[in-house]
Amino acid sequence: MPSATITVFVNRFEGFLYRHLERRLAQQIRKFLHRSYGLDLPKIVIEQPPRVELGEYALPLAFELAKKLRKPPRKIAEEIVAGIGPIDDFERLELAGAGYINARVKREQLASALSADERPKAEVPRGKVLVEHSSINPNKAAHIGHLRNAILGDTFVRLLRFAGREVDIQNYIDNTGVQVADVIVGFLHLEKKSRAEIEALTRLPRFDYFCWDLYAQVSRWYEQDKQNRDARVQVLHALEEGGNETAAIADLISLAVLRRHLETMDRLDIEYDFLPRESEILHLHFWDAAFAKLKDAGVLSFETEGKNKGCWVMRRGKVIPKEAENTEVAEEDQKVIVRSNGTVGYVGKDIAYHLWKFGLLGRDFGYRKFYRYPNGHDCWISTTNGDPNHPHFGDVAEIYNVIDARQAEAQNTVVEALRGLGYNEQADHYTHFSYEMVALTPRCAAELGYELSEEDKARSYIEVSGRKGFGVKADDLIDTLIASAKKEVDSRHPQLSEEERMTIATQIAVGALRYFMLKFTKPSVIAFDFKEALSFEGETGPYAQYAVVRASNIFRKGGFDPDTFAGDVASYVSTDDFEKYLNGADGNEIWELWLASSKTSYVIDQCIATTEPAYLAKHVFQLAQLFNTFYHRHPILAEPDESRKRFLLATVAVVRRELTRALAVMGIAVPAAM
RNA sequence: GGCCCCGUAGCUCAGUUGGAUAGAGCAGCGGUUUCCUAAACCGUUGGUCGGCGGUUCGACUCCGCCCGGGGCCUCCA
Repeated sequence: MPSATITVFVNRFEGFLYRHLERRLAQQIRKFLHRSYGLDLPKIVIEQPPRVELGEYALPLAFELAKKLRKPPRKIAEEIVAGIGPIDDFERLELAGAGYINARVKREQLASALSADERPKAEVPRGKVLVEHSSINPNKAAHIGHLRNAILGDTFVRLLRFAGREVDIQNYIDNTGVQVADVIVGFLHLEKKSRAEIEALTRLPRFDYFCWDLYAQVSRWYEQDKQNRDARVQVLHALEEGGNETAAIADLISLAVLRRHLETMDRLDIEYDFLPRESEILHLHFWDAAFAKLKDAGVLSFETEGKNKGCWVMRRGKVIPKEAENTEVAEEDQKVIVRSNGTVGYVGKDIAYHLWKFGLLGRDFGYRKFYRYPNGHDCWISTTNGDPNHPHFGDVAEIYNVIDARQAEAQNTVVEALRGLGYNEQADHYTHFSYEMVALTPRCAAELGYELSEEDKARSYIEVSGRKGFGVKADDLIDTLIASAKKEVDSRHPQLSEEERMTIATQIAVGALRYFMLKFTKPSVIAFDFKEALSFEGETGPYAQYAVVRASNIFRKGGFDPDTFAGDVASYVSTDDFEKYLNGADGNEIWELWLASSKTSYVIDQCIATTEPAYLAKHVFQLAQLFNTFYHRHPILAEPDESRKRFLLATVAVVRRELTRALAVMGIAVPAAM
């Protein structure tokens, strides 16, 4: 096909789909207001009418203009409707209610564009995006709180990639901190294990579970006698120094636990590209480089008096203007970055890490391959002397840190440090992707066998605590979900092989879990409860998966391949057919399904702009719900009218495609049967 | 004490830039399977949107105060 023809074809359809029509409508309105009233509104509010019969877009514009133009809203709306003239791909504007202007699109146009899967080119911002998520301390098994983090992070990555962005996924490994030190203390002082014995233990299929219990034990041991904490201080010292027996043991343990975390997350189709470790931040002297910059820029100051005497501190809160030279900062407003013993705290290392992320540090990690996923993708880890032949990490344009809301202040400190260094551009592209924690309901805690105080029983939720060994381990939850799904699949599909049934059960389990973690908006604390998390009915992942499976079943039983059909709808359904079946009272109901299908990319844009994946979960559910209603009402294969049958099949094909696509962005696969 | 988050149906939650009659799932009650159809569908019960005041033509949404719940404010990470 000559390229000129392709260009014409693309231009013909460019501008379709929900968000593009919205933009076009706004432009026309803006032009009209300028032309007729000499008004230039900064924002044209466009919303969706409560019912599809009223149109596809609603403008409450006239209410806003009533005072400005000294006319009743209805009058203004009338003038706009009468005066605006034709708009491409819109049927007409209508006056409604007390002064709403509703816009109707040409349904058959939108439907044929959607069925042809026209996706207008979006302007993709330049530069790579870095998403940091998971970042679980490598000293114990991952729990449900980590699952929320990883699922949010992974879904956000998929959203960005859907929008055409290039994304690096990093998982920061704090392998030299207190938590790892504690578990080492457990192995050395409580278990009294040698390095060889520990090495043997790391080969346990769930070594992270062993550490989970040991970590809780160590915490209790510290409580028994404050002196026991000296062991931790010694271990921490050895880790910071490196190159000794304790550090070797720490490496053994943290890498083994890390490997387990990667396996756990891989069960949910969550992968990482690079694992930067704190040990390299220390040993490759990232901090020294960052420290020098921070001192030069005056971001850090050395305290010679008071409670922070001997520390390098940063001001907290608003940056004080340069003119205010003599401003003494209250001790409470100082953030200690370097302790009086010369060691650097967590935030300091984080500042160095973030300078590296933006390519501002002037140093780089060493890299080696650490983990190969079954699909062949390699995950790299930091090291001191690495493989020179490595991909380029860091040096990105934008970063998103998926970290829970409790660390908001530490995140702000890092951003302030960037600003203090004059990196405002980078600070503006630093997003703390903040979300609330996962807690347990008292009932759930009781089910798990924890003793609850009267006070705890009265709470609406209780915080998970790795230190106390209080929580639901990620693998346990996944196992339970798979077992539960497997039981159902076994009874529904006894004719399938064990392997097939297991695959389906796993997909359902993952769908249920990922959907569960995504359906809550980020600021909402999830009060975890097995009954809800294990549900496969109602607003759940399996509900949406089931809708797609039903759609596929229609094609299978009808002897069509759904993807082939979806790829060639135009030869089965004409624009005239779309016009015939999508209009009128009868058409409204099915049109609602088409309209919802057209909104997927629009919703994805909103998810990115607001860093809120929950909108996509909501969209998927609504689409599945509309489809189920449609499915129940229209026996498609039994439809006697051939052209109507083809139209109904086109409807199924498009919904199936959009739902599958949206689920994939949520990391949810569609089973072959359910 | 300072800062942040939450408070919407019995329970768990949506409600985006203020807009048309406040929605969904679960639970409850009553129905629907020789079908592409029950992990589903239909119907039904259930609300002083924590309270008071303010801004606005219009407030669940914005502002102020108060009440209740949670979190953060360590030379922890």
